[in-house]
Amino acid sequence: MAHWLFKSEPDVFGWDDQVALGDKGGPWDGVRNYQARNNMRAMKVGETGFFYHSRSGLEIVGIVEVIGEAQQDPTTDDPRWDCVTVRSLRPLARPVSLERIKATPELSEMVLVRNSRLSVQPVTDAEWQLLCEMGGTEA
DNA sequence: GCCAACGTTGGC
DNA sequence: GCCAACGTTGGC
Repeated sequence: MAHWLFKSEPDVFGWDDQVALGDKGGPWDGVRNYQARNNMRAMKVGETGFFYHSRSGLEIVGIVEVIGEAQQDPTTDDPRWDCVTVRSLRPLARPVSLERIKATPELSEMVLVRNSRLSVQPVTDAEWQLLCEMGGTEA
């Protein structure tokens, strides 16, 4: 199963907001970037991803699960834009900061480091394992 | 708040 | 189809 990373500005929609949606989760809407959209189209129900706080916070704070595959983004009529549905699974015992990620050689190829502007991105199995260890949670 | 990096738009 | 202008993202 593939793994992912979702970015959101905590001032706009943070981990606490995701948790507040409960098990029913909510649409990861508002994405207007083809690469990010294509990543969402590749997602399957049951796959997991990190929840990252961009702009402020700058750390991975939790793990979400994809519970609905890509469908029309409800925030636009433009048929180009899809979104998946995600729910929170669990927080990281210890959030992993971008600073630590950058200081970790094994994580230097992460999209988060290489292309900081992509808001929905893939995470390799190796990266997932290591980040879960660093965050103090099961993979 | 600034600005570099990046993606998109639109005139030619 | 090129590329300059523009808008947005996100680290700092």
